[in-house]
Amino acid sequence: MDKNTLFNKLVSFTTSVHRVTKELTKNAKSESISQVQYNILEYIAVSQPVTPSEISECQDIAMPNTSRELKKLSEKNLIEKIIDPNDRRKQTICLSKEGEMMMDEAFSTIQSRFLDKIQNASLEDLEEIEQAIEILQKKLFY
Amino acid sequence: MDKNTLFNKLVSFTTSVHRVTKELTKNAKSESISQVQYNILEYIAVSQPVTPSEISECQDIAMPNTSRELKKLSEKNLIEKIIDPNDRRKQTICLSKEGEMMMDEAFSTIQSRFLDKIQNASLEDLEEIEQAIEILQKKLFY
DNA sequence: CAATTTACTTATCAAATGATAAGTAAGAGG
DNA sequence: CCTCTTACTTATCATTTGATAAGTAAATTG
Repeated sequence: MDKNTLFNKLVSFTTSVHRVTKELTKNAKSESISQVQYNILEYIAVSQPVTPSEISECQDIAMPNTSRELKKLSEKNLIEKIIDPNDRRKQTICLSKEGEMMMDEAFSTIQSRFLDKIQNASLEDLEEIEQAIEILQKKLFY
Repeated sequence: MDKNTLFNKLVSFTTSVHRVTKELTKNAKSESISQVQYNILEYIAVSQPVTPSEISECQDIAMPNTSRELKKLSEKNLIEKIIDPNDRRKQTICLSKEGEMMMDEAFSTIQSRFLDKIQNASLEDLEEIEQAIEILQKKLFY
């Protein structure tokens, strides 16, 4: 088992992960937002509260573009901007009620597709899957 | 360990996979092609020979757009179109010598970053990683 | 407190991508 | 043959995304 073989397996694996993720998430997002806007909302959902700079860095979107998309999301009432009272240059971004609802809906669609996918897995399978995920997360995808 | 918890772990895991993949592949592609063009070339590289219809379906790009991008790739001498002699409506798409070279270069960049990432892993770690990949590929990302 | 830096905004522009309508040419089926 | 279907192309247009220059307002620093 040399490292080159492992690399090839990794390529095939990540391809599969991307394909399945795409299957699970296909059309899960509301049609009223773009892909990038969805990515931003998803990031806010799991990391809130966040600042525009953090979004910019983690999502790899230049600040002016981040600012533009946040403005659009704000106009759609999906997020709330709160100015940091300690440093009035900074902002704290959170999902609005409406934004939470939209993301909850998307997540539950994805989750039910996932449950479908593993409906025939045995308890041992699920244990194995969980362990495998933890190993990879710790040793490879950190 | 209920399925909902497993779902949350999966979400966090796929996020990590996407992030690390992005790290490994960042700037690996030549600047002379777009992201979509790179995806198409990558697909051709691992699946050749393929038809435009297969590319369209697997990459989820509408036929007219697939046709446009293939034309651009052809004009850049990265792929070759061969008309199927049995059915002259069909085409067989392959990488050209130049296309092969470009993809080899991209892959070796990615591979060397991967080797960097696992340079400190022990032999047991690598074994574990390999097994975990196989389990997930078989039981979850099929 | 003047100069600089930080955090974010506004305005533009170009390129990439996606969607749709219409067209060509070859094969398939009656 | 004549029609229908398949595989792909061309043309066009709207939207999204990415890049860059310039601007504002608040904090920091010497």
